[in-house]
Amino acid sequence: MPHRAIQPQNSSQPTRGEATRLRLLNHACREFARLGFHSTKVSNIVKASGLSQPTFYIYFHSKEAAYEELIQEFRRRLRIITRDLLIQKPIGGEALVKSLQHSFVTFLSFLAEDPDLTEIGLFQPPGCTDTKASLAIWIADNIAQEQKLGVFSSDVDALTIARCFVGMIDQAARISREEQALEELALGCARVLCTGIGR
Amino acid sequence: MPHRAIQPQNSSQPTRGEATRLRLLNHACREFARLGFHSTKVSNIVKASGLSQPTFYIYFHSKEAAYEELIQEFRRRLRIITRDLLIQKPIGGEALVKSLQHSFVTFLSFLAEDPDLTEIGLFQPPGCTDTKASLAIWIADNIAQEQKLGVFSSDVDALTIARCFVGMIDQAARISREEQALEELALGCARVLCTGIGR
Amino acid sequence: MPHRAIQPQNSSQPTRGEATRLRLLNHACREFARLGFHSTKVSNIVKASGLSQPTFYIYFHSKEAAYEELIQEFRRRLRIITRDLLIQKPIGGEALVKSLQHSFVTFLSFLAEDPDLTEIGLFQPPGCTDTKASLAIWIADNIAQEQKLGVFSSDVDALTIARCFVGMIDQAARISREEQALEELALGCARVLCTGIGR
Amino acid sequence: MPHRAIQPQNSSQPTRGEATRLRLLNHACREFARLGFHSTKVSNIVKASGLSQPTFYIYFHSKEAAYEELIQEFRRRLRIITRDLLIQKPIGGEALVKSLQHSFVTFLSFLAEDPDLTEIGLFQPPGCTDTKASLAIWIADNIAQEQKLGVFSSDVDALTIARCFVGMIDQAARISREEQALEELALGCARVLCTGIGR
DNA sequence: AATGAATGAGACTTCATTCAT
DNA sequence: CATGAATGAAGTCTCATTCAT
Repeated sequence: MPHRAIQPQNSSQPTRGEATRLRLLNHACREFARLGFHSTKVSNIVKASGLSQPTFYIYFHSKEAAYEELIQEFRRRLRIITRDLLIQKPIGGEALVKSLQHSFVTFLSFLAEDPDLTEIGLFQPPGCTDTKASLAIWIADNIAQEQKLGVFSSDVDALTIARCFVGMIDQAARISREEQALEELALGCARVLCTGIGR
Repeated sequence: MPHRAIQPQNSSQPTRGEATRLRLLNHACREFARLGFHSTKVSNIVKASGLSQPTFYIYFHSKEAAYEELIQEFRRRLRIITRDLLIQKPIGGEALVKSLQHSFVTFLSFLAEDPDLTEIGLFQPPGCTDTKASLAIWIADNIAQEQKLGVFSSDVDALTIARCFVGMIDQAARISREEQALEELALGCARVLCTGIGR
Repeated sequence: MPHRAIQPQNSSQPTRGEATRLRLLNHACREFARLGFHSTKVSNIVKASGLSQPTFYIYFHSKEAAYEELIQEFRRRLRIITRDLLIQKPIGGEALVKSLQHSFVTFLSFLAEDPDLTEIGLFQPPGCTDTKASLAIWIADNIAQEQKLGVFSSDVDALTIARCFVGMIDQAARISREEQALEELALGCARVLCTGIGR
Repeated sequence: MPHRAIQPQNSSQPTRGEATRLRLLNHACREFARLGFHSTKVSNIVKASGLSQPTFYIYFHSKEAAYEELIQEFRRRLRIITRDLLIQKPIGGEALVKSLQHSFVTFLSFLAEDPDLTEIGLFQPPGCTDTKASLAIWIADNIAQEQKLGVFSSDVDALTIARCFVGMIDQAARISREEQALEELALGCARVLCTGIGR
């Protein structure tokens, strides 16, 4: 799975300045992910980028601004992923489990694709709390529609379910890279969420 | 819900030094929770404690040592809570939901009881990851026994279920203080976990 | 060779306070010698003495005062040693070499007897400069008398010779404990000083 | 006698940074010499240099690193001086005295030329001990060759003689600046070393 | 577009020294 | 005679940020 670096937004040829900016942003991403906001030094980012400190401030108002930009980029991507996962047809039984598994796989693959950005957007405080709160709301949107469609039970309100979902993804994302086949992990989560663990 | 401060371990009358140490530890807890490790300054802790900076270093080897002590205290308490939640009789249906609700309520009450310590032990990195990993293992222990007892389905392995559980608690803990009645929230989580959301 | 600790001055039974004072002084001596004035902490001295910090200040006005006292004690002893080495009879040839050797041996033995105090009084600045300057003057006194007596040549003035003597002792003292038999070393120095190295 | 400041090593035009570094080094030299390592504060060095504290740490890893650099510079110079003083022709009598006088004058002039650096390299512990030990070895090298050449008696081994030499220089260096004409002092030392003080 | 050089502000930590008992 | 407890004062070092080129 290739590390998906931050890419230029517009598809045309980037100017030299834009290229420099992206280089800084990508190295900042790696450093912030490794060390967290406070322990990451601007001096390290620019060293890794082969640039000087003043150059950093040409492209970013402050260290915090660069960090914030990375968070926003992560959320933007996450929003898109979530939008595409709405279940539009009434299904049930094992097909529903498969469908939920697909959702988990999609999320976990996305999060594993750019682990540094995920670290920053999903795990590092204080932003991670807001990210998850937003994600829960987006997912709750989907679930509410799916409840209306009869896909899901309405015994529990959509937002609570969404939060459970987010919690599962959060824990799963912490381990999916290393310990367990992603598909299998996603299946476990899907089963728990779909049918529960009571007998 | 009263803020449960860090208390002296041995029940005898604390000396003046022990009292000072606890005062520092409690204020450190508040500050660390509010601002995180890096943004918390020793100067603020001692100011809040009405003491001078050197006094802090009489009782703690370093700022980090004090922080670490708080983390360990949180984990110690969490371990005890978890141990007491093992379900020992085979139950099912709505009784099982109630029992799971009780577990969630117990955890969430505990976490809400000392929100500052919870913030440090459960939400602040990098320690939070280890705390949750440990908690998942402890809970998995319980679940494995409960599966043997026939309380829970064995379709999904105990550790995966435990992680889902931890994820739910994690998300729920973030909101239980403010937005929703704790009992109701716990019931939602219990229902999801016990019976799932599929129809 | 026993480590000659600082001893009570008056031979009567020392009071408890005097004993404590001496304990502090002896441990201070060891620490100052090992680490130098600045790197020696009062806290270490009292810890080694099994006492508390305020106790130190009962017996010494300050850290510096204790250090100064050790220097003075060293100089006092050195003064006595020097006084006793005056050559009172006209001798020459190999007998003179032997006599000078005896002087060197006496000094070096004295310095090796209490290496910690020697370190403080003879090697640690800034006091060491004054100690050596005083020693040179005392020795010059002897030499001047010995020159009058015809023991030594008067080609070079007594003070210059005394300084050469002090320089030799200084260097020899640095190594006499470890590398070379003291007697032999002293003989070499005596020969150089007495007959020179020219052919 | 001009104070020989630390100079740039390469003869090309120094950059601004190099100039700053040298300014710091020279002021550090003065301060270390006056007050010793511990009592010298970085704040004083930079104040004297007209710079800010962080600038010091741009050019030196630590206060200790700057001090160490000065010691090494002193030893480097001392090594060169010593190498040039080897006596290569067999001489004796008054000519030998003159030659030894020249050696003393050379050493003492060198040491007086940059008294601050000398203070650091030759008189301040703990480095001074190593410096003198090295110097003794270098000089012993010379003396051994000179003994082979028949310039000096072989009654005493070269290293012992060298240590006597070092001791004399050490004592002489302490006073040559102030109290006595350097030439005369050197002559006294040369006479003692060459012909001894016995009659 | 980029950087060599510099700094203001401030954090952690240490230690000689003193109170109050 | 001795100490548990506390602190004023200070020092080293760091780092985000900026100026001048």
